[in-house]
Amino acid sequence: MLDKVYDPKGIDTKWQRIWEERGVFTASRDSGDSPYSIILPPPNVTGQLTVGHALGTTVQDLLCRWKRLKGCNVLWLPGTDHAGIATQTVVEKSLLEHGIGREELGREKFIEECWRWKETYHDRIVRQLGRLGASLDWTREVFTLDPGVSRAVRRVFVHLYEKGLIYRDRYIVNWCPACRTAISDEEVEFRDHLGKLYYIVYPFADGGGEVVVGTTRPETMLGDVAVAISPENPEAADLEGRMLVLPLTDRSIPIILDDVVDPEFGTGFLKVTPAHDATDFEIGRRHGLAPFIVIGRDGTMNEAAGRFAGLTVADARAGVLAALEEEGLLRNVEDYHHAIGHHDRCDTIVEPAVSRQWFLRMDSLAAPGIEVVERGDVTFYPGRWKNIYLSWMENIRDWCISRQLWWGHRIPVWYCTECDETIAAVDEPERCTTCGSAVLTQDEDVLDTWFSSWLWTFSPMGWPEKSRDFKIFHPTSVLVTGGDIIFFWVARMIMAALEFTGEIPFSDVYITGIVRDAKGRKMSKSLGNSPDPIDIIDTYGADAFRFTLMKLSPPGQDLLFDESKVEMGKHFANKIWNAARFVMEQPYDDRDLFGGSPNDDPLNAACAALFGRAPSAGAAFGWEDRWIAGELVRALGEFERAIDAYRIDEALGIAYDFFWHAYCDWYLELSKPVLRENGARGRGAALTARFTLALSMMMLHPIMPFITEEIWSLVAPGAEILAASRIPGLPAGLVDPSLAEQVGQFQEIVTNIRNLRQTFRLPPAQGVRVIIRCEPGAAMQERLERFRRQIVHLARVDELEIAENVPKPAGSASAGLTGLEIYVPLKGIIDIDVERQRLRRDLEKLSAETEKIENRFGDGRFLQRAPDDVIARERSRLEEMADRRDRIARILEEME
RNA sequence: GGGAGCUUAACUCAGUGGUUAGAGUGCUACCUUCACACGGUAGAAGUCACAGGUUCAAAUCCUGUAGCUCCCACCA
Repeated sequence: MLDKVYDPKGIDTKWQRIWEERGVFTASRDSGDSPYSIILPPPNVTGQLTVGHALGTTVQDLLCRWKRLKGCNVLWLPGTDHAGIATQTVVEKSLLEHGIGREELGREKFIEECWRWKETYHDRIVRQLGRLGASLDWTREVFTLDPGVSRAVRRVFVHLYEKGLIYRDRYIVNWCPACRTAISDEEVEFRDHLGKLYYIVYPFADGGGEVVVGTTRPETMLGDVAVAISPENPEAADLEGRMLVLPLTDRSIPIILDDVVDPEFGTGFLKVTPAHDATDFEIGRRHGLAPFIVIGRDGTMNEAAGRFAGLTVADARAGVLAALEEEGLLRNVEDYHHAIGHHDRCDTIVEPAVSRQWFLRMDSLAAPGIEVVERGDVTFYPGRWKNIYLSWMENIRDWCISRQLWWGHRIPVWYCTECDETIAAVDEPERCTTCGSAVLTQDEDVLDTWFSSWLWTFSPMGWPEKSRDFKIFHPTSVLVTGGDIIFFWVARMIMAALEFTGEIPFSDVYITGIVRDAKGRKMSKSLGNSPDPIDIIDTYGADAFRFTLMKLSPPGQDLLFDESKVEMGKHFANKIWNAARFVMEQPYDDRDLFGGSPNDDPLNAACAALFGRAPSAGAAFGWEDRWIAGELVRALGEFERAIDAYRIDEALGIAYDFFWHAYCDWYLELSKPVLRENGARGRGAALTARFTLALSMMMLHPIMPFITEEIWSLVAPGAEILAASRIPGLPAGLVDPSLAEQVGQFQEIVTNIRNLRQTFRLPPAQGVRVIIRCEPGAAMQERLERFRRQIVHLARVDELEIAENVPKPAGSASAGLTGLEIYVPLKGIIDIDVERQRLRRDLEKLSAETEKIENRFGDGRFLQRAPDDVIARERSRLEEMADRRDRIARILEEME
């Protein structure tokens, strides 16, 4: 039996253990079921999971569990990422706290430390995923530095090298002075900054006058090699080639012409510093001007900076400005808004620097990646991400793939010390391929972390071997991730899969929203505003957390998360628990409910299909039973449609509304008196209550796996556990639209009577007499007779009179529905004037609405142009409202 | 500079041409009725940012304006 109070903690851990023991999430290598696969975006081993991870993970788990219920062979592949820069940084920091520097420790020992760190956080992440209920196939877990995937990385490198797409170049790259490594363009985060624009005088070398350049970085003038002007400058012909004295130095630099200069900007004179500015570097290349480096790798000025050597960039700037001022060469300073690049991992200002790095040529890889998305082979949800992806791919730039780190995949390139040959190889070569020398040294750098991640749909499946897993599960079904890594990862995975497997990596890309705090700030470690999902799960339960995350995050919409919102999920879980308790505590046992022989009744057949046992011959179903079963089947259909469209929030709304508002509010309330009778109808109701509960658990299981599994084990004892079950095929004919409509009318009658009771403040205990006058004709009367008992019960009516022509009692509260008039005689209790006013208000509302529609009809164009079904609907609506209006008017008349 | 998204009840958000615009929370009144007060019943609450336009019909489509958020860009 279920405990009186719902306590998720024990239930969660119990089922987590059972699932694991039973191995229900291990994908099959020899099943004929249609495959469904998702790769978990591998979390970084630097830390713990955030609420954002919980969101993405829950989406994936929900899809996987749903597909299992639908009979698919599901593979959800877990893995973790070594996260080069991030991990190296945290390990370095923690070593420094013990006074140990990376250099003194040495490369090998340092990497050992990183592995230790990885183990600790890996285990923590696995625990977190488990608590969340993630149905991952741990038998296939991978880490980005595992031997298999490492080998795949080297193969890919060598393949691209041999194809001529990977090259080494001395080029200007984004350099992080704090991490002491190059980073890619994507890792630079631009932020607006209020700085200054400094105007500096450069005198002509021949003494005749001067030019003025504008710059935001005066300290870089020490590395200037030219001043550029636009060829459109009217004086271009005269100025080109003239020499300028570079202030504070003993160098002279020429004036050159370059198209990149905007003649309208500043003075029209651009100082050219190829060593410290990307644009300037390109200008330098075009004009054969070598970079003059004045800032070192650590972000301080070097020897070439002369008297400023050793200063930080900031100090050098102050020094240069003071010196210029002294010499009268600082013409002007103005405020200036511009964007400054920061390293996204450590927030340090990025210093463009010239260094020797490995690059991957991207354009030929991008072309097929553009094609598959344009053709619709890969679809983004929501669709607007398609354009973001395409515009990036169409303007793609070469990828700087080398990092000056120790933690990562070492670049598989060796240099011959004898003949300088460069050898790229999957396995370490013993001898130089050219001169045969055995003295080879491997490149010191490692690869960008994303160079292993971009192979993630296939490298964990044993590629390049054509493994069973690869054959069955590649391409994967859907990728679920945040929009922030669409360039880092999604786009690159598409390119890699096409290049190396000839297949798309996934057909759908579901982009989740970003989780922010209640104030709209992005959750981040530095702000300390991201709660640990484990704490939330401890307080509210995993199911409540999952439900809330899914319900509150429509696709692509950011989620302002606040722990108190999880109350919603907790309330729902509690509701489910108590409803289940009610159903399971009814005094009927299996012998009462099962053991008959199967028959053609759809509800009977549905119960047999779900429970594997035919209902007892002594159980009889009522209209409530057929109605709720039909509602559930309808809800299931809508639920599935919503999931297939990745409208998870909508799917949850459907399940929630069904369970709470149809099943609990109406069905269980309707069943109570029937259940108490303990006869054939009672058995039918008990059976239906169980059937609907059990099938609801199937629908809710992907969202709330723990509580549904617990309830399932009681409502379907002996059956397969839910996580390993399939939704049975259900007989046609369970949905009866005519019955649904009649029940809708019934609900309206009950609500109206309740409304009358409340309006006149009748205490709940006080019974009332209700008279329903209905339009002539047997159908309506019969229908009301059929509902009589339930109306009496739910509206707390003592005596219900139903007839075509019952007299309206004096002093009564009334409501006019379509085809019906409801009277509650309240002589002496109600204030007739209050009642009259209430009815007049109703009447006014109706009249206003009727008028609106009549105007529509009055305008001939509506009849001409609107589609027939709309006209028909409006017409019947008009009739219905006219009917109601007449009825209320008549009631009012009778009051006089 | 280019682009995208958002603006709907007190709050957080659904709703993309066709009934009287919905939910959760909060609020009001009544109810501890033998599943649930993490509950029930009934209710109040919205010029759908603003201004034009298209249409028989606009929260929904178009144009513009304002505010907020984000992305991209060789803003010296």
